[in-house]
Amino acid sequence: MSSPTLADVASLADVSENTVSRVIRDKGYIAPATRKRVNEAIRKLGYVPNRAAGSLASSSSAIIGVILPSMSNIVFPEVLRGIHAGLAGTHYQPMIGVTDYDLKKEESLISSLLAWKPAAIITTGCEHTAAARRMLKNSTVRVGELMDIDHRPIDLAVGLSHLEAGRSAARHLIGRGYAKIGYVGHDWNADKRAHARYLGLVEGLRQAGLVLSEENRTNGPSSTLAGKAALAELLSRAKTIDAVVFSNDDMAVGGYMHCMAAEIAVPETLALFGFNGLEIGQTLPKPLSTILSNRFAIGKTAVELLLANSERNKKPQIVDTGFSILEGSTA
Amino acid sequence: MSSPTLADVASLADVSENTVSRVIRDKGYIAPATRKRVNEAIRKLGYVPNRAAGSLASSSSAIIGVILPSMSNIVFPEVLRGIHAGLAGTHYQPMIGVTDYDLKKEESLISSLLAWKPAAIITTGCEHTAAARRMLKNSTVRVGELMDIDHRPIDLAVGLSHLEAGRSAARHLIGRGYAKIGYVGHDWNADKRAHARYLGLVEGLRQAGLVLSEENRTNGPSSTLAGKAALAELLSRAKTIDAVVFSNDDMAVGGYMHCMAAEIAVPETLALFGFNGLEIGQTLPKPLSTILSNRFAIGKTAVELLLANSERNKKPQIVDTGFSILEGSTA
DNA sequence: TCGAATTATCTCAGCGCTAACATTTTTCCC
DNA sequence: GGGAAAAATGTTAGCGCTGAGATAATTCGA
Repeated sequence: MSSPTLADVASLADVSENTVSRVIRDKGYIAPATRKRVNEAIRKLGYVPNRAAGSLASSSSAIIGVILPSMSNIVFPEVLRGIHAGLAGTHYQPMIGVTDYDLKKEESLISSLLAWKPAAIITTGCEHTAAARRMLKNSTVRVGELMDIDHRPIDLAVGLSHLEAGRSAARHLIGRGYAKIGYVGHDWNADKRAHARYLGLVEGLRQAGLVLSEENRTNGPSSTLAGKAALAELLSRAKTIDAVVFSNDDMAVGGYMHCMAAEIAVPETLALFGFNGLEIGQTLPKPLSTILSNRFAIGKTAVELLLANSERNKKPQIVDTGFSILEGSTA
Repeated sequence: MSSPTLADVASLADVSENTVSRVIRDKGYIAPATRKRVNEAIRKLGYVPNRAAGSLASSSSAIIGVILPSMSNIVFPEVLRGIHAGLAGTHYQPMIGVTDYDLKKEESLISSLLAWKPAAIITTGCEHTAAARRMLKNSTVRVGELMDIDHRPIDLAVGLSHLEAGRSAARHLIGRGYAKIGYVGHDWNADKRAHARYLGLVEGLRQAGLVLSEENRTNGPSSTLAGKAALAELLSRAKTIDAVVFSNDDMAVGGYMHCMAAEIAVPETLALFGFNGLEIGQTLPKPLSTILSNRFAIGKTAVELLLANSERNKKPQIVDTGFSILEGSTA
């Protein structure tokens, strides 16, 4: 009843175990006739190699450890989609962990993923506990840190400069003649990159001699509902602003919904600006003005670079997948 | 340089390897003093157990194989989120594969996931290749088939009856006085459950002596953009319908966007009805009337039931997570 | 036609852990 | 205070595979 092993295949094909192993891994010299015989035996027995055994013997595995902060924010499933796309056609399997934005949880996930001797570990951002950083540094697996390139990575960083994205938002709005600019955001503890964009925005405004007119930050994670409520609240305090930058598109779409409900003309009375370039923002009656962060490309690029080389870069490598302003019609 | 092993811990703590192993797995009798000594040694060495070795020795692993048809449809990341929620606090790790709605790919994913001797395999729907079904049946791992309960599962099915959901949509619209009902959908090959809902809808209408007035199906996957275009096309052909059922919320939100752009009064001129109960539908100026499918609960429930028992059910078990009509304001 | 390459295959010792069972130590009750 | 049960730890034999190196078979040029 227990599944067939290499030995079963070997004896059926009348070769040594090692030969079967070599056929499977397509390694070394194999006579065509032997290969055929082995493959037939494999098929006949329905043999499936035991990865644990292989992994133990070779002290390496075809696992890619992936650590994401959240599954609730659509951005991360999209990164994951990119990772999958990069993995397609290879025999690597992603093993996923979710931290809920908790660095301690990240640390323990790193430890348990490392226990599988993965080929690479992909995680998010530059912030890790000291222990986590040490584990990653001491191991020899490749390490990708995604989303953010405003720091020196352990091995490879792929993403964009959120600071620069914030500055770009400022420049865009200033260029369009907006001067009384507000900000609606969500919790920065959970999302340092949103904070970086905020800092970039403020800096961009300052360079033009402006300051943020008003801001409103919610406690929870970003969501359309939160954005809707937060904009309403902001406007109740500051009726004279002419543009609002949101921490991301979820919040911005919520803001747009508020404007529709409250019959505020967008962008004539109030301009709206997001971040991410989510599909939903582009489906609004007036497509959202926002910054396209290429989540899919980030995931895909990271995987491709990590798999291209099994050794770590001697110098940490930083890859900027960039961003682009989606003009839209709301700002 | 190579990482410490059980043996290193054992000699440092001056106990046998087996004792260390028992401390780690919290199994059998351990004197408190010994446990403390071992844990200190583990900490001092930064020991991380090699899962591959453990898995090989015990011929089982703490891996949960998860096979999803797609990452692009928000529904599946949400199921995955539920799975993660169910896994939180356990030491199980999900290993993810994506089929792109290709049953052959599912088959090969099942095979490679099985190679890790996972504790369970979670996949979607009831459709599998003969070989895939055989592999799952022959293995002893627990198997969860998600989303759909209109079939006899291998071991456990968790989801809802899409047929019944379709019927409910029909009853809801009929109850509201709509009689000329159209349908806008996406590709059924990729999404059998959408087809089941369609069949339920048609059946529900027939029971009231009605038929579908008009329908329009796109080729690709569902999306807001596709829904927007498809409704426009449908209305260009059939101007007299008073309600449209969409294959899901993505499509329905797109339809709503079309109505806004074309200034069609919803629901006065045209009622809209979706499926899934996505957040975005509920954020529209008029919340979308739809059916709430509990994706998160499906994932979470499945994991909990699978982990509750390491043996398969003698009788396949079917768990109906149900659905509920979100009244909304669009139908 | 023979030796050196080249090609094809085999042998065997682990990889690091766990299961099963054996053994020793401690507890505890009559 | 002696013996059985309970508690604590040790011993041993793999799990199924791969890597390194040895060996055998084949090719090929001079």
